[in-house]
Amino acid sequence: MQSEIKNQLLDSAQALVQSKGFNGFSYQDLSREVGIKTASIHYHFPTKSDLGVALIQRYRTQYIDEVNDIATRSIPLREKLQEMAQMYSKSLQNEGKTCICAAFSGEFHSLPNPVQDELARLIDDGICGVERILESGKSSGELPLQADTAALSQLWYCGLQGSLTLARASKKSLLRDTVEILSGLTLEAV
Amino acid sequence: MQSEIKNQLLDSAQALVQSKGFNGFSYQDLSREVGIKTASIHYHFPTKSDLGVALIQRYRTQYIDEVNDIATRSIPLREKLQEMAQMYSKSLQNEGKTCICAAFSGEFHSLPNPVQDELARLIDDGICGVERILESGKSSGELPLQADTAALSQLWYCGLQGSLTLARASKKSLLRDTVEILSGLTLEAV
DNA sequence: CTTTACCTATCGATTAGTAGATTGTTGGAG
DNA sequence: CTCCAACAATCTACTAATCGATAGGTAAAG
Repeated sequence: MQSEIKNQLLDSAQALVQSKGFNGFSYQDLSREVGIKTASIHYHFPTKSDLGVALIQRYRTQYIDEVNDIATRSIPLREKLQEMAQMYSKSLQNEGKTCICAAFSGEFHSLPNPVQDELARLIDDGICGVERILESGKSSGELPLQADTAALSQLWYCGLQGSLTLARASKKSLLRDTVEILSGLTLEAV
Repeated sequence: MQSEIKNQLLDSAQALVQSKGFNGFSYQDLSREVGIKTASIHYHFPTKSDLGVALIQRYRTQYIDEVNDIATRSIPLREKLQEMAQMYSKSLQNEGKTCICAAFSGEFHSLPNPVQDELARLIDDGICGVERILESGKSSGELPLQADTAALSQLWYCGLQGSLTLARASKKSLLRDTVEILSGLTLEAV
């Protein structure tokens, strides 16, 4: 198990990335929030790149667990998709946080290479997660066997990430509307 | 008409935002690219906030013009949608640039307030632009009159922004696939 | 007596931004 | 036509703050 301080640092860093982006916060911000000096943060995460990588790794494993949990639950596919969407809408309502995936992606070419690589894995697993949910709809007969779940899951993931991120600046209910129309298209589609 | 240097500054700043985000570049970077000292840049844009606002304003008017041009052209709706998508895929292929809309949005809570406000307008106009294209498909009979173009245009815009941004980190052809499946769903939908 | 987890103190680089001098151009007034 | 004032656009030089990161010390735990 991770040390308590390390988890607190990751918690704070994650919240900061989700609201301000990776270049939008500093070790000083973390220092203030967690209550240890910036030099001590370097003990846990020698470079900011290390912090970024650890951040994405932890987020990814949490995401996989949550989505797998949703995919295997005994509820209609429509509800599974809504639950997944709720993972995002919760953090959006709570201080307007977007997904760290979209936050990192927007600054892609300013990221340290190890962070870029880790981000690629997060996106892949993100899409796979949605696909696993959609596939569960095939086994249950809610989705036709010939449905292109690979393409659909890409659309879902990109649509979720996009609407989640844009929703903070727009007055429109982008996330809710996107989920609604995607659900409709998915469940009635060919 | 704007001064030549001012346009060069905006050009460079735009490219930098699209690849590294608003917090990912400095006046020093602009100085190197344009060839005037950082102090001289402050003459044209007193603060970085001013630069950000000007950037979005210029981008927005250009976007509106381009999309209106596409919407009124005498080509099938499917081709209109592909042309719009090409606006994005071009800059993606050229040095992996995302839309400044998504770039700014990811860092939302670290942006100066005037930039946040201007960003909101960009997103609104972005969605309206897509809706205008879809509406032109109603007049031509390619889209049923009862099609919910408001919701569809939101989905299109969020999907485009999301896939465009995520595509830089992923090996998947997210943008192309997203456009393809969205075109299919739009043109065959209820 | 080594390791863990913190500290103080400091580093050089970079950040956005300012002050004030110096150019080039332009448009009158004599 | 010439001089001069005004202006726009750039420069040099600087500031205070902040950035990520390092060095070296300390106290406690095993």
